[in-house]
Amino acid sequence: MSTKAEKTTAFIIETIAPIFNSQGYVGTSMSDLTKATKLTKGALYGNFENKESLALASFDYNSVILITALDEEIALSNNCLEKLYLITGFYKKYHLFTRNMGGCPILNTGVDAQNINRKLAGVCKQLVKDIELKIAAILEQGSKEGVLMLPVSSLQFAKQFFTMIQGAVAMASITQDYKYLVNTMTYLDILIKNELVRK
Amino acid sequence: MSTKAEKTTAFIIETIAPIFNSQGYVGTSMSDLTKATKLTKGALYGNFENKESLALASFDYNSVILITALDEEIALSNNCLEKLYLITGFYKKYHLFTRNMGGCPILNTGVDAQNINRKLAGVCKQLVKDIELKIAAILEQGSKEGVLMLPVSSLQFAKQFFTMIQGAVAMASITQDYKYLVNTMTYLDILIKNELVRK
DNA sequence: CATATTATATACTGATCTGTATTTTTTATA
DNA sequence: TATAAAAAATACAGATCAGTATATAATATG
Repeated sequence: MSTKAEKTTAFIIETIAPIFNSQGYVGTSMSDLTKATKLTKGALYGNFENKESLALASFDYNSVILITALDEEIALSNNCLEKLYLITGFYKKYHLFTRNMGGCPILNTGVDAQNINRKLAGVCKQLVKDIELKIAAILEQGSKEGVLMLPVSSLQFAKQFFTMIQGAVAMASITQDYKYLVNTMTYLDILIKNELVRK
Repeated sequence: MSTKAEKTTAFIIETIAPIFNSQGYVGTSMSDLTKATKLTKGALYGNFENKESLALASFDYNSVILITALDEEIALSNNCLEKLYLITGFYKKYHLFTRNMGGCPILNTGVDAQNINRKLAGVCKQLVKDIELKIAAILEQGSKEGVLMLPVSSLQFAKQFFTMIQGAVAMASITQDYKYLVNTMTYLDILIKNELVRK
């Protein structure tokens, strides 16, 4: 049962999510949102309590897109090792993936909201944890199957793995040079092969 | 010849630099700056053209602090290998170092200014290049001296090196968990030892 | 110490900010 | 189709925004 209100709410979020993501919380004004949606403030405030709830819904919307894409990528193989390569493959094209979203939501919101909005910073932090656990689960399975040999705990390695990924994302974003993504992911591929694969 | 105006200008910048760095360009208002400096808008606009020039001067101020600290750290040894360890050692304590600055200026400004202020984004991008070249110079010297064995060009390795550093900085900032710094720098120390040192 | 210059404070724009109360329009229901 | 309910548009409030013109205060110079 998709009522008109639900459709409008969905339309608003998918329209404004890239704006919040690229311009930041304070950098986005209600007038930016009314322009983009071609709706009036009455419509926006009829569907959302305030600016903060619009921003939270926007981040959640981008989160779901990111997590879903990662899950779909990981699901392409049953092999733990291949799953890791699928993740690095995903991030090699991350620039194109985040193009329509207005950049990486973790990097943008994580930095933007840090000293500005507690809730926003909190949900971003949680998203990081979720992805780390997702990677850790793959590593853990690979370890149990005897395919992978972890030098540290699965979660610790996952954190290290994701740190390098987000480093590449940050550098690519800051310098606008997307070679950082390919180079770092290639490095990670070699790292997996040389340091992780049980021979 | 340090005139009163020069002193006031310096006082303004060192007072407001952490505010711009932590709150971002749009997130910082002129009233935030008058409150912090206990000066009036007349004083601020008498010493600076506008808000943008205040932000640019603030970033430059933080840049100099960062570059100077890095240079001092690197200068503690003449040995290329030790210089690299000094850099990782510096970033192990980066959290404390950037405490008074309001966080990492590269991460904060690089992300914050990206779609907001071209000049600010530009000078931040330049700072990244400067640091990469600084690291590359050390690697290059180590390579020429026969101490280090680089798998790729010195600049390319420096970029990879700094990407991991900034990844740790980003993750530590986003999650507020500063163990990312220590863990990643420890990883880099091992990486240097195992992959870079000519045996 | 008087004067000229510089620096800061005050008071004010006009624009824009988030948010709201009310009216109008649209939609659903009978 | 008439009516009730829901959604969106309008118009406005009060606060805050960056920036400026002018007045006052502090400093430097003779």
